[in-house]
Amino acid sequence: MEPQPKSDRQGRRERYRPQEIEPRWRRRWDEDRLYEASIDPARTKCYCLTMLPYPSGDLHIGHWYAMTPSDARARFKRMQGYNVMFPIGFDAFGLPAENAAIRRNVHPKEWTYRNIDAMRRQLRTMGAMWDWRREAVSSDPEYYRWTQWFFLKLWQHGLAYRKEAAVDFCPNCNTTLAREQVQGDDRHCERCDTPVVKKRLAQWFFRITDFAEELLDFSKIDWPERVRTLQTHWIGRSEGAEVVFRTSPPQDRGGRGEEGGEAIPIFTTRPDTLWGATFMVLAPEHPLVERVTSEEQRTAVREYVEQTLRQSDIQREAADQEKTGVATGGYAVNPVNQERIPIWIADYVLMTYGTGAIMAVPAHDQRDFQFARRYGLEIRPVIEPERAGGTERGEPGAGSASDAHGADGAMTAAIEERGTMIDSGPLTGTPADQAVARTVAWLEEQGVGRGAVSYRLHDWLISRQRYWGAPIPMIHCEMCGPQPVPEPLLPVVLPDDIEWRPTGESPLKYHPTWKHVACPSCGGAAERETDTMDTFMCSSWYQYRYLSPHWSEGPWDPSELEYWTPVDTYTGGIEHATMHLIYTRFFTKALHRMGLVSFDEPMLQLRNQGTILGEDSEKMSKSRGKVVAPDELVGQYGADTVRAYLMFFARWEQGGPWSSSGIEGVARWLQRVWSLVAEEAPGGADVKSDDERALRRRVHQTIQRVTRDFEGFEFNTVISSLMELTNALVAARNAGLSGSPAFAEGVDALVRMTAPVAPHLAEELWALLGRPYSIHHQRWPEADAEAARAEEFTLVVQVNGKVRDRVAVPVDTEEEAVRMIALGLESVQRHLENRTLRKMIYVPGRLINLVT
RNA sequence: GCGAAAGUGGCGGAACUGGUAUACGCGCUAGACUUAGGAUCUAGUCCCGUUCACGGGUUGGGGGUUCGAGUCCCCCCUUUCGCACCA
Repeated sequence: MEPQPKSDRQGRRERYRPQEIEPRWRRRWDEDRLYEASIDPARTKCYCLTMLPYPSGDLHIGHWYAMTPSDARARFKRMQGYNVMFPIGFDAFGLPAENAAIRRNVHPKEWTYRNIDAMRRQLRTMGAMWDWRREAVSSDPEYYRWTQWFFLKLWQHGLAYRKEAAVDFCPNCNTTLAREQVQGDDRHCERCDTPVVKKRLAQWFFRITDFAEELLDFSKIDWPERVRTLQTHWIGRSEGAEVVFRTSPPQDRGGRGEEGGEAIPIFTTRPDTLWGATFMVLAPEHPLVERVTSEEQRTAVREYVEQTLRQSDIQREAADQEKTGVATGGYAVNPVNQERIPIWIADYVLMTYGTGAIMAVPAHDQRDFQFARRYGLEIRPVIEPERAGGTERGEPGAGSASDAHGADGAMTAAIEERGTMIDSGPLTGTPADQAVARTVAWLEEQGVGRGAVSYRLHDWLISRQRYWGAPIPMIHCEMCGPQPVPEPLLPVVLPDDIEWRPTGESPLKYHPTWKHVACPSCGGAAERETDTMDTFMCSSWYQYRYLSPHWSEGPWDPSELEYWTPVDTYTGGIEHATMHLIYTRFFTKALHRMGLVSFDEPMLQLRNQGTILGEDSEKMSKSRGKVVAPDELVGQYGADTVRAYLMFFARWEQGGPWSSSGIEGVARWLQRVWSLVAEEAPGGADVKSDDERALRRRVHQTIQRVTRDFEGFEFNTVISSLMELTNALVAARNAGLSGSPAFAEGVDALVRMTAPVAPHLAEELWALLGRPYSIHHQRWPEADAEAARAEEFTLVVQVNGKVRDRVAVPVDTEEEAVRMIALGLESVQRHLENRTLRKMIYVPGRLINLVT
């Protein structure tokens, strides 16, 4: 006997077969170039952009989650009449290609381009409205030619420079990393989790710190609060003062007549505590350490420096680490009171922040306090905090100031709050609110310091000792120094014949011929820079290259740039908040400063999707085999169902756990939409005009809600509203309304509003309805406010705030009449017995609350 | 430690500006159509008491403002994420 076919399933497929519909329409759209977008001055443009993918070779559900709702919104915008640009491309340079090369002996180029082909095929199954003519691939020479060109522009404008610095180096990836790419307590590589090491290397940097203030200004862009906060913290602006301390010769050899030794500038946010500085601390790597160290301390200092350098290689517990340090034996003079104070070194002072040196005020800084306690250094209070409760008689009051003192009156913690300056020479008595400003003014008068701002943000280190990236277009000449590759010689093309050696240096360095060139300036023998650029450089400007990816006279066709930029809506993950999203802002601001673009923010609106978790609410990980494979889902349910479910299952900006049973509900919904349109309706009954008006109201209310929610990226409620409308239309059909104009209008609106969500299904239904191709050229339905207006509302009747009844009331009922209705209700009477009515609160159109 | 966000049925989640809490969907229960159903359709489904009528309770916990609080304010708890000695 033949195995019995699942007739039900087959029966269903005969009605709605996405597997048949979807490829057919996609082919047609491609043939008709339905999604190509062109400049049209008569229409308002809308540049919708999704973060470009890295061609890892396999499209995962996260890509679908990022891209298909973004596509739906771009489609919605297009139906609203905007001229929508929705491009796609690949961020194709990067380490995984090289790792694959090393592991599997495939050339990075081959691996990358094969992956791109595979991903293009997968991407097409989404049914998104990408204009593939605009596709850009960052590893194409026609692309990176301009990445290199921008490097030269930045260099010409002094925004790119080379310097030797202690940089973070990943010993596994064999390359330096930007600060943002080093993560966690153990300072590991974001890519491979290997703890990084410090290396001193001459590297290229971009002067992003020049733009710190501009980057802190978000007033021109609509970006999520979270991203703005992350970037603000990352930039880390602190106001304070820079004060110059000077080294002092040892006391016993004093009086050499020299005016104050070497300058040690420090940065402080608390200049008002300067008189409380009882010692100084330098970072162990500080350049002056050798010179201030006394003979007696030299050995101890060297040992400590070596130990900290080693320590940064090993795991370094940051939080409650005991503070350690060593006295250098040297002294400095505090410029505010000429006091001689000892200079220490300690690893709690970072070379990478401020000036790498601090004045230590143990009475008013907890870290300095701990250090002073440990090494028996003087603690001298110079701030008198305002006491809460105002007990002046020494009783232990409630203020936190007294919490800083133990039972014996000795300090147990630093007093970090503001207060009146005491024991501070000429500034003694200055009240808290003027302390900082007056001290800064005084420092400037005396010529020993000035007001200053410090940032946590560092210049962007872009050198990578890797092969698969855009070569830095510079030439090193012994005679002339670093010289730019002349523009006509761009791009500096990557050689294909490369040998793989896991050394710490770029494979380009070992190429027999590539690096040897003539100096463009003197013509003598010179060498190319063999480092390549951080791939974040490539992705900092891709939104402009998309507009004219094959333009060869410049990075973009000026007319395309003029029309489409800046990006109106950008979507992608929040994980790039302090990387890509800050780099691309910097890049655009630099372009603006260099006069290359007229705007200074790349993306006007940003929205982040959340992450999609496994069914167990854990992060999906390949290693645990808990990934959701989109290709399988598409095979089973069709792309439209997957799209709709991704929009429905959680708030998009929040994300959440995947549910394999949840998708069934969405599949059923599309099935019902299908049968609503495609199946024969039962014969018409007597249509009551009330029912028809009610249906119409429902339709127009739905249009209002769906429009509003699409606008606000609230995709889950877009779908639930469409489901409700579908249910209402099914009920109307079953009630015999299918012949009515209201029903036809409802079906029309439903199909249109479903088009951005389920583009293939909507196209098929549109054709079944006998309407002219294509649904995706139709206008979004307009809500008729009059039709949407309710005729009645449900009056909620409360007694003392508790709901006691609900009555349908015509909307135009006068307040007085509403009161009478409410008071006449038996359910209300029951609760008003033996009480006097004190107040009636009427919220028109909503409720009445009777208060006794 | 600092900063940000979030805690709503068995589950995913709704609730526009302080005004019907739990929309929509999953799951579950009952019924219909069926040889059968993990298909489809119909009805029900926050909790407690009650045959019903009806009554009481409920948005992490506690307090407050208000005629009225998931929503605003204060304190606490939990979770997630980011930063982590930033002077």
